[in-house]
Amino acid sequence: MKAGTARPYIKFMDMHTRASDAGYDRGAEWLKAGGLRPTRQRLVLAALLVGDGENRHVTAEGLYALSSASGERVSLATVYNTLRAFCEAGLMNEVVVDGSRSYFDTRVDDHPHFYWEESHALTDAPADELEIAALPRVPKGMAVARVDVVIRLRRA
Amino acid sequence: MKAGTARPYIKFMDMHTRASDAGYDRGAEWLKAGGLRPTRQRLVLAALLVGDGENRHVTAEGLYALSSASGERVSLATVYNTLRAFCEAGLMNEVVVDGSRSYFDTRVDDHPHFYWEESHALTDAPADELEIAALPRVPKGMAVARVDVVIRLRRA
DNA sequence: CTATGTGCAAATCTTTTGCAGGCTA
DNA sequence: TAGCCTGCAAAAGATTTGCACATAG
Repeated sequence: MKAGTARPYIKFMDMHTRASDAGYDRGAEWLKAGGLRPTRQRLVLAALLVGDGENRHVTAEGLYALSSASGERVSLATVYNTLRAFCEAGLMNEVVVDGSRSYFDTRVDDHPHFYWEESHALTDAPADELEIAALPRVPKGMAVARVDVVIRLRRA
Repeated sequence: MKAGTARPYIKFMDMHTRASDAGYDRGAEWLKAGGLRPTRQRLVLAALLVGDGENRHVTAEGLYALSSASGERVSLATVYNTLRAFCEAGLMNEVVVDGSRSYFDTRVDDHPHFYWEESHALTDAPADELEIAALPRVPKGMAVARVDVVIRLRRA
């Protein structure tokens, strides 16, 4: 690969090519879509999050571990700040399923989740298989911002 | 009122009658149902939680504030430990809606909640008005422990 | 060049825990 | 009396923040 006019800010890629070009390109586009500056740290995290086109559910610690394992240095504080920035830019959503940790989801539409109580993992549940026939009448003057559905799983 | 054989451990009530007798009696029964010893602190918190027969949603800090306002001294650590004990005894349920705080609900069956994003308040949503026609197929070897439905509200 | 973003350490906030003393059964 | 509870302070985690330096536009 080569650096070029197409990805002017991905300088560090010239030195450490350890993830796919496509992954970084996807991350770069994703950042652009959110109106965020493509800094080295953000590109690293973005590539880890959306580089393969799959939806991902991470905790700050988890993403920090991933980035460290990839050989790129990103401080834990920056991981926190960056995840927060991604959420504010509408690129991710915070999902609350466990009081002790925050989970961040790269899929931003309203959809149900499976929470694996044993492993503390969070995964998407097929949205088309959930049918809510009736929702409680919303209190006067209020609107529904979002409906969170978390299906908690335990070993059968 | 008078202390008697019916409520042998509610000694402190003879000195500070500030909540209704019925409230304390309900609290005492509630504790007994959970197999928990009726200590002064637990009776105070129980009366605040179920004394009027209504369901209640509290945070540890919130309940601590309530108990302090009622004139009874209960340490914050004890409020935390006690709420935890109530949950383990099956008297309450922890509801996760806000990553920064834990909410505890005196209603223990599986039912939907309204979360008022602006005020950070949690209330019950009428369970009979929610109809889930289809739930995503559960992964092999897993069982549904619980389905949490949180309807997040914002001002219309 | 200027506004943003980053790193580090310290600060915050919520919740838990260790231990000595108190109280229920 | 024996074991469960409580209070306090300290510990433990998770997340945020202040500030000096680095970097994108």
